[in-house]
Amino acid sequence: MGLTKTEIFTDEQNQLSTLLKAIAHPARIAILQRIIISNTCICGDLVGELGLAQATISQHLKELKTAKIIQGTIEGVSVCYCINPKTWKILEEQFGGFLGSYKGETVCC
Amino acid sequence: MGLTKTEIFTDEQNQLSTLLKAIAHPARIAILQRIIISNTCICGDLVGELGLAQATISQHLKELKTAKIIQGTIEGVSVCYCINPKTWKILEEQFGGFLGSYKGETVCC
DNA sequence: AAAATACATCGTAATATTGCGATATATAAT
DNA sequence: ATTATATATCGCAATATTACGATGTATTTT
Repeated sequence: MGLTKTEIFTDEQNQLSTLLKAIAHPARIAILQRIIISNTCICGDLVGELGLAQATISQHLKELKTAKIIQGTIEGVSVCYCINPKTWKILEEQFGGFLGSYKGETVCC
Repeated sequence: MGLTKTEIFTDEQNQLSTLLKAIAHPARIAILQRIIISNTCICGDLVGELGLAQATISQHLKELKTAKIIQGTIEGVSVCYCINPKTWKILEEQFGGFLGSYKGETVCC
């Protein structure tokens, strides 16, 4: 196979895993950190700062955009990317709830 | 290629992406939720509850164990799995810091 | 209009992930 | 000792991800 059986899981489980999967790559974490620090970011900046080819960075940006974690608008010749606040909020709520549901009271193993 | 260039990223970026990647699958989220609710969990329970084969669930458990997100001890014939509190704490700190670094003040795009 | 700039997309190769049947291993019960 | 129970591991097929050179597209400058 090689195909996740999404139909047997809840919408919440699928949504959370999709968001986390989009973030779970060091390059995409670096990109998001850069956007957060600068508030904004342009593909060309990242090409200079990270050690990846332009095509690769564009592809990572696309994945983050597809997951609606970032959004981009054309700004002349370049494209301005920034965090999508709605999705970020969903992420904070969903994953915050998930992380917080473990209280760490009783360790057994 | 097909191989992540970990050497060009920071240890923090690599560690966080490894942890998130281990969690970023609906089956593994379901497994973790089950462990958190019950405090403990056994492979056989999951086979009955999730709609996946025993071999598949065992493999997911192994991935969570390799990432040190859960730990397991042999309990007679079965194996008792539970959350690894140390890693959970790291996750809360690292990802909490990451999520919290975006303040959402100035939206631009 | 032509050249330059900034991204996106295509195509491809290497590697990783997902899922499962079959089989191995290890403890418990008979 | 044999059988049953519970997991782990192997091997495989299907699909997904990662990375990048080459090329396409769209805007800006000349």
